[in-house]
Amino acid sequence: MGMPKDRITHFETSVQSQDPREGNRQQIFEAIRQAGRIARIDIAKIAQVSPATVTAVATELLTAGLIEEVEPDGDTEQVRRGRPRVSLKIRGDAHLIAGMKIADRHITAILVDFEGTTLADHTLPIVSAPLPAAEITALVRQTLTALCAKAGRALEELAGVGLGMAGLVDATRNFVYWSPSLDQRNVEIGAALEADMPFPFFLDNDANLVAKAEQLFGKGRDASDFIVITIEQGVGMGIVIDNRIYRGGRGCGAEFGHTKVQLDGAMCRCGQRGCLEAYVGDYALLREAAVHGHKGDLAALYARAKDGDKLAKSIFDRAGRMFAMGLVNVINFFDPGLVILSGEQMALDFLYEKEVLEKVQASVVQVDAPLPEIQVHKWGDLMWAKGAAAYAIEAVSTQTIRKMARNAA
Amino acid sequence: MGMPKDRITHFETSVQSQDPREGNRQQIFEAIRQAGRIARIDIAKIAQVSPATVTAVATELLTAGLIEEVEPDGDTEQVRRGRPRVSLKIRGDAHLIAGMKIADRHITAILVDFEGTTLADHTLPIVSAPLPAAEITALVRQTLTALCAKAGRALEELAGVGLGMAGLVDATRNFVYWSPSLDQRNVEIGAALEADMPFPFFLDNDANLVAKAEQLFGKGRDASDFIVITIEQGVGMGIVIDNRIYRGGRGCGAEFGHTKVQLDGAMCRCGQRGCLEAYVGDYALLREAAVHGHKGDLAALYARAKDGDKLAKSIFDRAGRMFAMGLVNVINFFDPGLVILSGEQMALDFLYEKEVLEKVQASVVQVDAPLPEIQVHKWGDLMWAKGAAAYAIEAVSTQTIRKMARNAA
DNA sequence: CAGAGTTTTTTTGGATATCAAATTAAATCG
DNA sequence: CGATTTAATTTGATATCCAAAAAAACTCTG
Repeated sequence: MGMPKDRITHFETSVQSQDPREGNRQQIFEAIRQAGRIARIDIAKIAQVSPATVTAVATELLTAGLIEEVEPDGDTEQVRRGRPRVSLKIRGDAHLIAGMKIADRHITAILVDFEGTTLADHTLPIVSAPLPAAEITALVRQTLTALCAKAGRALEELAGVGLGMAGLVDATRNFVYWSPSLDQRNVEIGAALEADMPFPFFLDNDANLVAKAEQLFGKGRDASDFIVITIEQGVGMGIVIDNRIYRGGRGCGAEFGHTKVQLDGAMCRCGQRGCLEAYVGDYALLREAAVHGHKGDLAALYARAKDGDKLAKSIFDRAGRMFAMGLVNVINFFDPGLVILSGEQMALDFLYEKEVLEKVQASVVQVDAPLPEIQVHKWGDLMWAKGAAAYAIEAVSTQTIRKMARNAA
Repeated sequence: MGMPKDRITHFETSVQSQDPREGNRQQIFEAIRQAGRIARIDIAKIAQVSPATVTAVATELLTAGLIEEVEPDGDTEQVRRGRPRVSLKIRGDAHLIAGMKIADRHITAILVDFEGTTLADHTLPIVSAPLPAAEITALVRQTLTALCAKAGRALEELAGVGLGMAGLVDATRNFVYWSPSLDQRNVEIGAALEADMPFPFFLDNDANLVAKAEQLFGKGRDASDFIVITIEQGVGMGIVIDNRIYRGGRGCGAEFGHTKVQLDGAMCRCGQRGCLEAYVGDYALLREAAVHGHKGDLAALYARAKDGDKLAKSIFDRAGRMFAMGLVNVINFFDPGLVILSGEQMALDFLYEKEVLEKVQASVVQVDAPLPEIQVHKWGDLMWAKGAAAYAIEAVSTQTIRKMARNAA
């Protein structure tokens, strides 16, 4: 019953290109995006192609309006003599992009230009979740309309929208196996959205989008392989291998929260036992505290622990140790050079405590090679949406350049 | 202290090619190897290139002596009319290859031609392990000499040798961080071997070589992504993603045996607690049995369990459940389409029991997509060496074709 | 300030790769 | 034996890519 052998695993490689120059176009465009501003001659060095080819491709990209020429960046070491360099950069006006995340209680959206510069943001509260797909579609449209209005742009101007959701999302098919936001399983949500609005949607699991944001703007900028762990309601993970997001065989990537950390362990929301989430998720912590009569939310519980309450402390303590164990397994499996712990909930920073991370480093398989770096990156609500926007920018770039090739022919 | 950004991760992509045709050469050669015998026109279809290009490349490969023309395979659906197809196949005589595995008590080696046909095999007992690198080198030479003698070939005829070892091996650098066969850590064993013998060595972790064997000859032939779990003294794992062996950031791949399955759990040989190996390794099982006065080896203990001895049974039972838990984590992390449980020790087949595997399937994150297939593949001693040979064939092919390109220019 | 020097970018010319179409080759069928 | 069919090769055209040359656009120096 296996899937077809040549099945498509990554969006990036989803179409067998006919144009022999497309690879160079993508590579040169990507070099410009990554550098911000860069002269042709430096592109030639980075992309390992001749200056002549860079000139040719750059001319195409300029004609297509995807990039523009600018004065070289002031702070780059300008050569004193000779013909001055002319820098290239992505043309912000080329496309209008939105990124959004559907969370439990609200939808956050951000409007960016093609360079990634923020033009507006908007948040729409959700009164009740989960919802049917049709209502999600309506809410998305509503959010995007308001978002565009804020920046004085029309909805129709959008060239693409990145959309992050919690749950099991197959990004290659814009398909949702399951999400806490949806009241049914196995939804062709991408098709529903694209039927309603005249631009492409790029769906992904929210943790993958954080990984994408870290890769483009954050701590993963200089790494080709890293892992992002996100902590929110649940625990999520995004894996970047060889500069690409790893999605596994079924397209929905790894589920860190449902890693097993205890044989026949605590009951998890997913119906199985011993999942990490059943030890570190907020509901899991409160469940334990409730046994001893604690009422109130996680913040209150955490405050009690900080005040020295032994019971509260032991709850967080165990969660921290379980988290460390899960993290050790991730590292042992993937052996990444870098692990980024990324979250917005300050309430859960007990998981990031120094001793937890030291425990992790000590428990990884030891060799005489540098241990994986573990970095903690806290950020705000909008970063999720920003990751979605980044994903959409990448997807639209790829598609545009691909189309460009076809039009040229 | 990170490694350089553009560091080489995979042998296959280790050199930035200058020759624009090299990609086609490799692809067409690989298509021939995979098919066994195949006509040019079918290569064109598979490799997505025009028949003209296939003709050109095939002529090159024929001239270089890497392939040869043969009558089409009888059992392939021969077209009745028209010009008959001429099949191409790898020329077995092109190169002489050896594969070998260094185990605890013996070295197994196999001599194959370039097609993978076995020409001879040889086993050399090791009197004591671990050994210094110099002695290992001497034993390898001794084994290879005897092996070649058996087939009436000279040692110097060898074009490459694949070598599998247990432990932490960096295949990209032919470097051993640690191995039970070596009496010291961090050994440049590849350099030592190549200084002693006039052909290249291709080192790898033994589990990766089993994965390679499964990919080329075994149950992984039709899968682009799968995982192999090997059970011998320890527990090993080989991961194939996108047709390539995944080795992680430090080049030595994942260590399934040291996955943590229990917080603050049983003491492992590696000095840490809660490793899977500390629950399913033979020494772990015997350790438990010893508490109750069991003397004798694992086979005896297993026999007792089969006879209904409750104590013995409970030992294997727990080991099976721990193994299942580790396997669930592997699957949750990598989401492979196929998992191959591969081993030679019948004594450990309790791990493969139906109920263990059913437990695994039930504990994986559930989506409405086919569950990963789990296959059990038992094989003999020589398969390890065969995997090593397969790895060497691949490496020598790549290198030869690359050299061909340079000579042409 | 003119020309020499330097560096970047573009243009030019040539070598190749690849493909579509045409041709040749080698068989079967009637 | 000619017609048909299919495979493989050759031919001719196109396009990529690069090295080298040329042009462009500066600075420096006497």
